[in-house]
Amino acid sequence: MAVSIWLRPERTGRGPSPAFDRGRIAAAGVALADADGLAAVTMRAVADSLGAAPASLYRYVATRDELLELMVDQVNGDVSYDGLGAGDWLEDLLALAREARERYRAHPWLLDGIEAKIPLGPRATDFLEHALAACAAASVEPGTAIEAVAVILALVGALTRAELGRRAIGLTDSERRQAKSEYAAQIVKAGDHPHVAAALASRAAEQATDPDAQFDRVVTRVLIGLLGGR
Amino acid sequence: MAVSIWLRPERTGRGPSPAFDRGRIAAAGVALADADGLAAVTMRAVADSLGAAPASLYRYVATRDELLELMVDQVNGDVSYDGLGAGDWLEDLLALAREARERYRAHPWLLDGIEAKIPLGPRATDFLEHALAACAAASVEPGTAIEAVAVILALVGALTRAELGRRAIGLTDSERRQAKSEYAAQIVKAGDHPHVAAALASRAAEQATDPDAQFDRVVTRVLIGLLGGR
DNA sequence: GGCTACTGCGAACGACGATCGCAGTTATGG
DNA sequence: CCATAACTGCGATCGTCGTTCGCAGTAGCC
Repeated sequence: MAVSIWLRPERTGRGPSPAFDRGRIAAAGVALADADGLAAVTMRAVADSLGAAPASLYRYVATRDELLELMVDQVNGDVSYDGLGAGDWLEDLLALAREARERYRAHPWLLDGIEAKIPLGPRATDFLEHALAACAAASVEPGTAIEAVAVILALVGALTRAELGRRAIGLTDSERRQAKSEYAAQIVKAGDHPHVAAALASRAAEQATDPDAQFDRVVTRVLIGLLGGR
Repeated sequence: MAVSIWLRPERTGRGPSPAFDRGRIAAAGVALADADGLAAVTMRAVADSLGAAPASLYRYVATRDELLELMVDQVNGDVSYDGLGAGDWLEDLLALAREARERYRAHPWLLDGIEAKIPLGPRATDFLEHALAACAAASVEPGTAIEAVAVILALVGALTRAELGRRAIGLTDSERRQAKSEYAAQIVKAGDHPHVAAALASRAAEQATDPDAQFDRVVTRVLIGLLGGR
C-alpha cells in the first residue's frame, strides 16, 4: 500500500489505451506552475488544460503530491550532461551547478517553501544582524556578506535535511519513507547509477558516525573556502 | 492595501481587549506543526487549540500565509546570541550555524518544500550520478560525497533565491513584494541592525554587477573549501 | 464470445480558506 | 455622563479544493 510512483509501472494491459501519460500530465503541471505559481497547479486546472475531467487524473496519479513529484522529475530532465568528464572535477561540478541554477531560474516554484523568500521578520533580522556582524569581522565585502549568510543558512538546511533524510533511508519510519527506501533499494539493484548506489550503501553503513562532528567539519570548510582562510 | 504584517501595529485602541495576541497564535501554530506537520496547521485547528472560533483568527492575521510568517518568526526567536564576538568570526559563524541547525531539528517543517526530501526521482538520480562521479574524480570519500552534492544543490538554490529576492527588493514587482520592500526600508530607517541596513543598501546598489560571475566565484570557493584545493 | 481488467468521468463529499454582518464591549470626546 | 466611534468574538455561509465512488463503455485474453 502507498508504494512510490516510480515503482509502479506506467499503464499497460487490457483496457482501452490511455489518453495521456505521466509525461504529458507533468508537462501540463509544469506549464501551469511556470505561468502562475505552484498554487495554480490544481487537479482541475491540470485536467482542464489537458481537456479531461478532474477525476481522470487519478488514473495516472494517486494524489496531488505525486503529481508534484512528477513535475519535479520532469524538470530534472532538462539538464545537459554533455562535455562532462573531459576537464577536471571542479569544472564538472561547476557546470552541474550552473545547470541546476538554470533549472531554478526557469522554474522558481522549485524553491517554494515556508522559508522561500529572504527571511525578513523581526527575529530573523536579529539573526541576520549577528551573522553579518561576524562577516564584517571577517572583513568580507558587505555586498557579498548577505549572500554568504544565505549560503550558510542554506548549507545548514541542507545538512540537517540530509541528516533527517539519512534516518529515513536507513530506518523504516513511516510508510511513505519506507516507499522511498524501497525505491532506493531498487536503484542499488538496477546497477546503473553505480555512484549513487555506493553513496546510498555507505550512507547506510556510516549511520553510526557522529553527525555533529561531521557538521562542524563541513561548515568550517565551507566558511573558510567562502570567506577566506584564517 | 496588503501591507506586511510587521508594519501593521499589534492591536490597540478602543474596543474590548483582545483575547489573544500574535505570539500566542504563533505558538499554537508551531505546536501543531511540530506535532503533525505543516498540513495540520489549519485555521480551524489553530482556533480550536486556542478555544476560539476560526473566524476570530482573522482579527489577528489577514491570511493563513501571514500565520505561517508569524510561526517562522516565532521560531527564529529561539536563538541564543550569548558569547558572540568574544572569539574570532569563524567561531561566531559556526555557533550561529549550530543554532540554526537546532532550529531546523526542532521544527522540521521549516524545511518543507517541493524539493524538501532528498530528490530520488529517475531523472534526479541521473543528476546525482553525474555529480557523484565528479566527486569521485576529486577522490572525496563516498560517505561525504552525497552530503557534498546536497550542499552544492542547496548552495545553488540559495544563490538563485538570493538573486530572485534581489529583484524583489530592488524593484516594485507585485504588491506582496512591495510590502516586503517597505519593511526593509523601515529596518534601514529604524537604525538598529546596522549591518542588515548596510547589506540591504549595498544590495540595492550592487544590482548592476554581474550576478553570473559572482555565482561562479562563490560556487568555486565553496567547492574548493569543501572538497579540497587543487 | 464471454470474462476480465482496464478506460474516462459525472456527481458528490468533506475539509479548507476566507467573507460578511451582527451583537456585545470599551475608550474617547464633548 | 453619555453618545459616538472603534473595536471585539463569532455564527453562518460561500466558493474551491483534493479525493472517492460507481457506472457505462472498451479492448485484450482464453
